[in-house]
Amino acid sequence: MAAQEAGFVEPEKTKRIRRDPETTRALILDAAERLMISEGYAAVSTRRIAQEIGVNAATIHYYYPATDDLFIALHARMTERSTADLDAILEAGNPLQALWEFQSNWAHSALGVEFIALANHRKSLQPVLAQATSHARALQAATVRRVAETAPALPDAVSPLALTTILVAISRTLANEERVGITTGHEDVRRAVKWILGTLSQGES
Amino acid sequence: MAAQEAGFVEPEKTKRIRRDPETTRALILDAAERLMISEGYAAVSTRRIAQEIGVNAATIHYYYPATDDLFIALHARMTERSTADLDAILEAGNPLQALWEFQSNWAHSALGVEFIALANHRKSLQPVLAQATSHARALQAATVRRVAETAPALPDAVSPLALTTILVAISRTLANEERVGITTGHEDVRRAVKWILGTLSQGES
DNA sequence: GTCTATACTTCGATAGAC
DNA sequence: GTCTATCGAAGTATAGAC
Repeated sequence: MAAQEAGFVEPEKTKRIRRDPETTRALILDAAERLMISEGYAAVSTRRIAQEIGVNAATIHYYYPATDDLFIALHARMTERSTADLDAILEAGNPLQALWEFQSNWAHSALGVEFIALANHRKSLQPVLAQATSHARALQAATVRRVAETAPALPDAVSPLALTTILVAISRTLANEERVGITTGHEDVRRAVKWILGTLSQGES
Repeated sequence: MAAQEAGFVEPEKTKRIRRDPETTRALILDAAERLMISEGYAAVSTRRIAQEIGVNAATIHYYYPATDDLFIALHARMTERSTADLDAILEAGNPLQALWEFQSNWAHSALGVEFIALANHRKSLQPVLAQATSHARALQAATVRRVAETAPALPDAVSPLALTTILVAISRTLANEERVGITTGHEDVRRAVKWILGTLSQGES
């Protein structure tokens, strides 16, 4: 598992360092994710990633032949992690509050927005995004529905799916705007959401 | 007018067409806006714009020396138009509903999201965006506040600024997602928003 | 598995002819 | 005001040596 360190260190020149493939894959995706969040999807390039993790640009293409492959892999990893976190939420004492806190995760929300923007630029990613989003949103809606059963405070016109989607919309917009220094109204929004979720949870035992 | 070549002359060559400067400026911004909405900010380049409107790429740089200048000009135009539309909303019979319909303007919302994503990539645009957004949001909040005076339905915890920001967040997210083919939950959200705004407007005469 | 080297593309930007 | 011509930087991607 561990990379075998070369016993004799020959400094200066670039060395060929053999790593565990999975380690390199993780390094690549980590760097891509970091770049995507901090500088936007347009900053994610094979050269840039290679530079970030100290490998040659061709290495990136060895693992992900086309750039689309890289983005798809990164999106898959993000989705997997989200689903795993969601399982924990389902077990929480106050799922509604937990769902909001989950969605309020800064990096997670920012990454989600960036992927939508990317999909608008790279049409091949659109079906991937659409399918994953539909699946994730249905899962979250199920969580809200479960809360709604015990708390009759949810109006008929506001479905669990609607509430879920609205929470996603709000958290993503806040995260996205704060990345570029926009904060007007954000405090007010957080207060409002907290109050609304509190009201909806009141009926719960 | 035609380029004079030695020997065999090809009159089919590109002509120099003089236009009114303001006309060309509008053509450039129109093309940039179209590209930004349909393919994302990364598709907006001087060469691409030039090709779209049938002029030489250098012409774009004549009007907007740096690409940042172009984006700033486009953003300024978008902001101006939004403000103008907002004035009309202030005069509407049901400002809340009008505000939502205004925000629901597909192209307008999509362009707004794209500018945030762009600002994350081009740091020099961040202060421009932050200032304009703060100003526009305050204007919209004033509209909501005016409605809240006559309709006591707005809970204390939900400030006019919060409601405004939430409406922006929702409409932008819907527009952004629909661009890439994501529609899960959107219908539910629109129904919920319509119901909520209707409830808030009930106290109004 | 990682590197060197290279081919091809697109972009921003500028100088100068018309 | 618009075009031609050109430079350099950065991107995707591939072939082949190690």
